[in-house]
Amino acid sequence: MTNRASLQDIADQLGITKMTVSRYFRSPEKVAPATREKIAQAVKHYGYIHNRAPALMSRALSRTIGVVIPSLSNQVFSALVDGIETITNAESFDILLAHSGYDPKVEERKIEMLLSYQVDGLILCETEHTDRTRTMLKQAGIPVVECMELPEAPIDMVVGLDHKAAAFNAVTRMIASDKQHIVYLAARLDRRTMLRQQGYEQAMWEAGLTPQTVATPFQSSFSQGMKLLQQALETFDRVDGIFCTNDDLAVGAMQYCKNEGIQVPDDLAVMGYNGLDIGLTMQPKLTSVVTPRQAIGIKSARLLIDVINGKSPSDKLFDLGFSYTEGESIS
Amino acid sequence: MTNRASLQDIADQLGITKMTVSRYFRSPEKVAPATREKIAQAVKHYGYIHNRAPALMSRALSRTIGVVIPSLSNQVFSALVDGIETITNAESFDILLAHSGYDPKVEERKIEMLLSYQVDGLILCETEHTDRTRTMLKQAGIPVVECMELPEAPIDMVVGLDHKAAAFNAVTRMIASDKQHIVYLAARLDRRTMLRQQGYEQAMWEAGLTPQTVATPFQSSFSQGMKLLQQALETFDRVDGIFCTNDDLAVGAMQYCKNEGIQVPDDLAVMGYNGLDIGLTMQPKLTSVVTPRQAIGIKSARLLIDVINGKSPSDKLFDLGFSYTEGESIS
DNA sequence: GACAACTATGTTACACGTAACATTTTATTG
DNA sequence: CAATAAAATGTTACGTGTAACATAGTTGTC
Repeated sequence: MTNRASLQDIADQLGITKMTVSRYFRSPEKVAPATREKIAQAVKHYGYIHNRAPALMSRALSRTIGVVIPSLSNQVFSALVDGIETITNAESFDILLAHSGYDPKVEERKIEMLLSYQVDGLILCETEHTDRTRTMLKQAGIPVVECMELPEAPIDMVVGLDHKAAAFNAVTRMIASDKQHIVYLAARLDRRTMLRQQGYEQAMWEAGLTPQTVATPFQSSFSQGMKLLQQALETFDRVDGIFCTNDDLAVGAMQYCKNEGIQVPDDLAVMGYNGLDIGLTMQPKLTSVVTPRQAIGIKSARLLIDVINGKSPSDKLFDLGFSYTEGESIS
Repeated sequence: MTNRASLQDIADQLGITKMTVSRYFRSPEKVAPATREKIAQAVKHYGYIHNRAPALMSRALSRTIGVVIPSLSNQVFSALVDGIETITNAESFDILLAHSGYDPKVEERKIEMLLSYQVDGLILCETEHTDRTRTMLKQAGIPVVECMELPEAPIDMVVGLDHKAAAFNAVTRMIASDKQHIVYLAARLDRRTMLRQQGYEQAMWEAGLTPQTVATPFQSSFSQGMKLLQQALETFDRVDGIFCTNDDLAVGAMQYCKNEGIQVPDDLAVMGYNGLDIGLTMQPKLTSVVTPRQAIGIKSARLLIDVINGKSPSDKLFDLGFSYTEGESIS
């Protein structure tokens, strides 16, 4: 922390005021070309780095939005952030990123940190929040987008898809291909996992079938997928299909089939969720529900920035639907 | 936004000064219990959220460090960040996270953003930087840790491992198990990929063997692993081993072996890199070089915070070595 | 050449938590 | 209970970019 150059230092050097230097950065067209040139040189010479602390102190916009994702190792959220940055880059907003590890308590801490940096808006990927989080967000008075899911008690705006409907659709499709004893494989029992379970159960009941679930509270992983399938086969009779709460589990389960000589989809149909790359490397290719995560990111950021800029949104809830990978793991 | 409550608002309400309220947050033990209680209530009532902008303006520490990771969907970096947060949580530092997509230009922009927030230190995961990045960091005068790798031209401090040595060791091990025609599979041709190639080549030459590489500039993925192995088998004769620049490629390649009836490790030995969970779900289990990423995160944060707190480090370079998964994909 | 319209730059005030120092209040002790 | 130490609270000043308004300088037009 040696004393970094300030606008004043540059201004002094050139015998002008810091206001002109400030303008050079914020609206260069308002500075005379000759002055501009001089300032450019001085800026380079001093290695001036913009300091946004004073701007944060005024009530002005920080032109920064906070993004809280649950995990730093999940393609779903990296695609989401890519989508967000498409928009923020174009609108010259910055994003501050934080991750919650799927824990509402951690989310609360991270949101508090982001608010302390005076972000102009927030994008959250979870819909389960602590009471304090809800209070803070209300007090903060900034626009919030909850994304990925359609929460029952939205804080503000929502961009996502109906996971229950997607699961219902997927399982109905499996049943239509003549599978009867479909088991739901679940890990990390978060809200989205539960919603998919509800969709699964509804599809089973409506077809006159009995839902059967194996679940683990642990983080989902390939090895969990193997274990859960093994457990399903030991626990239930005549299992002929599995609906997996995500592709990690599905791929692990398909590995298990390979190792045990179980034919997919004839002996066992496998349906994944999210449509990650790895599913397409399997033989047969994994059929999986595709969530439009990049589109969700784009829409979320667009919406948020529009509201920050004072527009009123046409709607507060956007359901972006789902599709399927071209897989072969259900018949 | 709307006027959020300030310390002054709370102080006015209670007929005390904002200084006391400030102390309540920063060192509550210096505030009388009765006052503490009153402040706690007022804080809750107003929903006060700390505003760090003024503190950033003074020369005080921001107690925040910036972390730039290349990717948001790679377990290597999520483990690294976990390690970092072990320390930052204990020391009540915050982290601001940014991701560069492996692009030095993007890294430059993100570092500039982090510096504009007056971070007290930076942890970077890449060692290739633009000239402007190097200049900025020099001017900024804050401690910097480059991690994961041991760069030739370190900016400041380094915590990592020698990827060339690790690759050399891994390939030597494969050769010792009687493999002769080992091919290097590479994707996303970044520095670490190159370093591993050098280690691979050195091991091959020293054993009197000829290095053979197939590479793609695309992002590594399971499907790339399949493609690259296929390409290797078409291009080179008598291939009996592959050394993969990461586990994604290795797992894709092992899938390919399964699909094609190639026996691992007898027909083909497979060595991965990073030691991710998925490797252990394979049959046989993938043998892989384990990088101590969590330990690197811990050491990096520890070192950085010590320097921020004015200690001088015992050393500027820490090599944390490597190990292997207990795999069966090399004999 | 006088006035309008515009361009370029300057002036002033502000945002708000906190370090450093000063003062008041309470506790302790011989 | 006075004297001193310790605890609790108060006072003052500070940092730095920018909005809003003010002024000086320039160009254009009839």
